[in-house]
Amino acid sequence: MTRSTIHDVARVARVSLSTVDRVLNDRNRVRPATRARVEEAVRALGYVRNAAAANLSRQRRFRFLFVLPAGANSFMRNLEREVVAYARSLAAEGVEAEVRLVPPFDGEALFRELDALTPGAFDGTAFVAVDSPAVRRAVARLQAADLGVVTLVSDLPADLRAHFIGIDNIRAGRTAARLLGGFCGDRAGRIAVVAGAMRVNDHAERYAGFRQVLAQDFPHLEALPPVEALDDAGRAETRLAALLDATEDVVGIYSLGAGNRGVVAALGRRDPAPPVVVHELTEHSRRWLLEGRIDAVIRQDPAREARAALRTLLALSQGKPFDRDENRVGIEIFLRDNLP
Amino acid sequence: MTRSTIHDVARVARVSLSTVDRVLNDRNRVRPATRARVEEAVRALGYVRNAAAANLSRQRRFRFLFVLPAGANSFMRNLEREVVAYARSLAAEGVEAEVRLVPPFDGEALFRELDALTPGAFDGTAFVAVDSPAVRRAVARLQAADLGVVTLVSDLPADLRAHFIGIDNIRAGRTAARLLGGFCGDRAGRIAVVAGAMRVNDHAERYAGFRQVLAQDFPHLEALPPVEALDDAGRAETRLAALLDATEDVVGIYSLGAGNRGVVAALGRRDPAPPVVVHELTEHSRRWLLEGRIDAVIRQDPAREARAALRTLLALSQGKPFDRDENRVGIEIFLRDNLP
DNA sequence: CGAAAAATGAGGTACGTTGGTCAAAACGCG
DNA sequence: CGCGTTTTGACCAACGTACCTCATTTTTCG
Repeated sequence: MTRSTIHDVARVARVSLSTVDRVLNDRNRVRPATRARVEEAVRALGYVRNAAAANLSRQRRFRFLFVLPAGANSFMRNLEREVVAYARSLAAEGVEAEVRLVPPFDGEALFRELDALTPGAFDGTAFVAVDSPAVRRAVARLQAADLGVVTLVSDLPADLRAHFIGIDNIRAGRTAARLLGGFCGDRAGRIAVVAGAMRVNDHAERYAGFRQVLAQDFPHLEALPPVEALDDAGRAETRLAALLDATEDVVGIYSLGAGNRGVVAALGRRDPAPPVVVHELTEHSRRWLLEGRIDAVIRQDPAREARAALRTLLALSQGKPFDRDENRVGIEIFLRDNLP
Repeated sequence: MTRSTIHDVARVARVSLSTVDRVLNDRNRVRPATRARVEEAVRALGYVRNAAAANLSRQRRFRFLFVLPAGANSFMRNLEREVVAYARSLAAEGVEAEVRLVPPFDGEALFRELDALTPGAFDGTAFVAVDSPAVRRAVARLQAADLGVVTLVSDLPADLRAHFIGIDNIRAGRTAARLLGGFCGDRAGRIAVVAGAMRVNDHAERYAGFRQVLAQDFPHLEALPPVEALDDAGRAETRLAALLDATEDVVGIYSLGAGNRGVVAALGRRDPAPPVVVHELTEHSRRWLLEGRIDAVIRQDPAREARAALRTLLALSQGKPFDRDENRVGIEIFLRDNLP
């Protein structure tokens, strides 16, 4: 039961190979009647184009540029690794990805990379968005030049119509609240929140979602204003410790950005330990989970994000049909028992 | 910067195409000195074989048989759909998968399918294991005949060395206990457990893991012996209702198999509603989650499992190098806020 | 009806690899 | 050195599709 080819289609439709080719690739004029015959044959045979052969023949290559934040952020380093790995596995389909690192949270640096992008060199780009007018202009220019543009992890305003690959951070915050609310049971009190910087969109959104659920479903719990740690563990520790000392009724902790090391340090051996929910799975958070120092980790899977971004860019570059669902990135919850 | 080909390798190594081919595909004798020259050229050029062209040429096809339980179990139906879908997307690499359905929990039926398998017709098989001596014999025979054998979702004893694609069901049960234990807070009492059939390994393992965590970390909770529903919602409802009527102190429900519809029906509008954790995400469980009738869903992603199974079979059939991590299936937790 | 225009067919080359055949060259050994 | 044996090179036909040219048929319309 070998797969049918354009030769089979031609035979069944009683036309020549050339005509099948013209229909399939929408070349020059073909009479509607003939076109219908070919399409009918395609349907009858269940013909699907052999993508490998097609790419081989047309010798098409897809070059994509990924611009990611440099630095020690382990989520980003994982993401980088996954991009490289998945690009390699798509090599047979003509995909090549180049990764460039820029200083984190630096709109100017990101803009320079995007601005230097010429349509000749790349077919599309994916980057962790920092929102700034210059970046928006660069994106508009790239889209006008018909390059695929994908924002990764952190988004830009939707009207730019770049595709976004990442989680819904409002729902991530809601999920954290649901977990923490459940774990707190009937205990009433307040929740300490540690953030990176509220001026980053994803952190602000997580906090908003977190408060939504507390207000609606756990009215006996209240979120304190976030401690801003700026991804700095020392700062997180000092400020959180101060907050805990100053506040009697803290019944839970939500850490929605980086700097978890400081959070755990600040908790030290306070007793009783309140339930703790943090973001991102690292070797540290994994160990703390196993040791029972934290109770749950929420994360987005960098492997899925890398794959989704590459598949999206590929879909944008060639035809288009591309599966929104397949490219959705989930909000994952880890307890100590379901660690990967 | 177009990719290098065997032609380039031949030129750089100053040998003919044939010799490059002989080295690359380990054909007949090549003098060590020549082989070294070719390998050096490969390294220098960073040559990697164009897999698309190779498969195109060698016209190798891989036929795999999937044996899945028939019936309304929606996890299995999703799995079936994903297998078909992913097989289609691997069609360019020569993969074809056939799915056959057998009565669920029926070792005899499974055995008959496996036993009828001849090495000529298929290159490998994946199936949801029902453990029985006959099935074990059939698996041994298939492996002796050098067919790839993969157990899916439910495993056989490991010494048979079939690859297993699915979640660690002990840990899935532990995860359920951790969640339910957390949600029960300080309330003491017993947990009602609803299973499909304890003679399928996965259900027995989930129950075991569930009890481990309760015993260790939630000593005020006790798991009742499982109600066996055999994937039948009506039966689940009747039995669970009877159990709830007969037992005063049920503070939580764990449904570890199919038949969730019955579980929810049995709970009806009992008040207060105990926390409920179930397995598998379906349109029903999704709705119940949103309505607050159940509190958490644990699932294994059928799409991932389908992909992992096919990739594993493919790896077994051809060379081998295959990524254990990439093919791991996670234990996912869904609350109403992080539904996909 | 006949000419121009449109549609279709026939056939070729190419993509990178596989897997042959056969002849030529290099090698090993007595 | 000459023999047989190994190793190597040169060539070719696939695989399924793309894309090209040129000839031939069919359609359209004045």
